[in-house]
Amino acid sequence: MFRVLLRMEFLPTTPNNKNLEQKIIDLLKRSSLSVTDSRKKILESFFQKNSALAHADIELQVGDEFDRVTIYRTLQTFVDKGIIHTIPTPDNAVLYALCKDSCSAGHHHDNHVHFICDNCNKTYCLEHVVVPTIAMPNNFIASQIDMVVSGVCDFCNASS
Amino acid sequence: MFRVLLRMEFLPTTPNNKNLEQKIIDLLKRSSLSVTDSRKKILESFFQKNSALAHADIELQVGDEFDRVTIYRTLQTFVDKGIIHTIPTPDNAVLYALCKDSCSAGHHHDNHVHFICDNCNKTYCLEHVVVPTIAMPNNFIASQIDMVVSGVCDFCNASS
DNA sequence: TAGGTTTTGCAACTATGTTGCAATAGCTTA
DNA sequence: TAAGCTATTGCAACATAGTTGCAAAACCTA
Ligand SMILES: [Zn+2]
Ligand SMILES: [Zn+2]
Ligand SMILES: [Zn+2]
Ligand SMILES: [Zn+2]
Repeated sequence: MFRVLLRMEFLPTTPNNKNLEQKIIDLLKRSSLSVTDSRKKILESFFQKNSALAHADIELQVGDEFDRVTIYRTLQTFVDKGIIHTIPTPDNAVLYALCKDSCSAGHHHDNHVHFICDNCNKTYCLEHVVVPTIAMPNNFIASQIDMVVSGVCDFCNASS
Repeated sequence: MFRVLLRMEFLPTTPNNKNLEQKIIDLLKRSSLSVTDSRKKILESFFQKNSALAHADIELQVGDEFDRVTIYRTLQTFVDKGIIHTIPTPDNAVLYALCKDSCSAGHHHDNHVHFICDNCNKTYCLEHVVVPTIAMPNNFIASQIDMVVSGVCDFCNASS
């Protein structure tokens, strides 16, 4: 029992972390950013959590190690470089999530729907659900559409 | 010249204001709210501007007369009573706009698309553009959908 | 108009986000 | 690999947004 637990928690994470760190370093270099501890740690949070994060979430995770201001600036830098995108939410908290490869500095293409679970409060990028185009009234010209869906996510539905 | 200006600004607004004030009083009573100066003035702003307002906009208009806190509480009360609804925006400012008659205390039905003009920065309720339903991934259940479109509004398009 | 009830203003507080600047860390090249 | 340049970070101070408790004032009912 104890060995099983060890195997599940430790053995796989050691090589994964190596891979992940290299992946993160590559991503930073590809984005012409210098590789610093705070950037690595913050990116690591995104890759590990695999859901959208608020500034406050990140501060909880790495706030002892890095200053609030550094986190703000790092997130802004990542947005500028096309590494993460922002998600507007109905209750007006800014969330951030990793972009797919198609985004680059100054040019985001995150035209997917976002989903917020009312139960577990996690926010997901529904990468495969594209925001539909809609007919605008006369002389209104749409350049960007944000669609945020709230409800109950698959995990919460399964466990109830 | 001077008389024309007077006619345009004063004559029509006097009867309109009377009508408007009565309309506002009726709305407050219908919502089981006592009729106070701040509530009247704040509602008046919404009816006159005819576009979404932020707390800051309202504070600019009536901030000399009423306290910041009163404005916050009044807006919250109006939302609770189904008089105004909130609009989530990509840049994370809370906006408020008048509801149609179908909303009531605790039950909003504002399933229309919102439009934010990048040029004049006004936000509109596109009452006639209903938010489309979309197919959710397996086991995700949608209960609410927010759709916010940015671009250039009809007025800004006409004047360029 | 008097009474109880609701609303308001004030003060203090928390949370969130920004800016300037000096110290530090990262990168480049010799 | 070490020096020097540049980019990043931490700190302090500030700015804005929003919340809470409580006493005073306004509102509604009878
Ligand atoms: Zn992106
Ligand atoms: Zn996303
Ligand atoms: Zn409503
Ligand atoms: Zn609306």
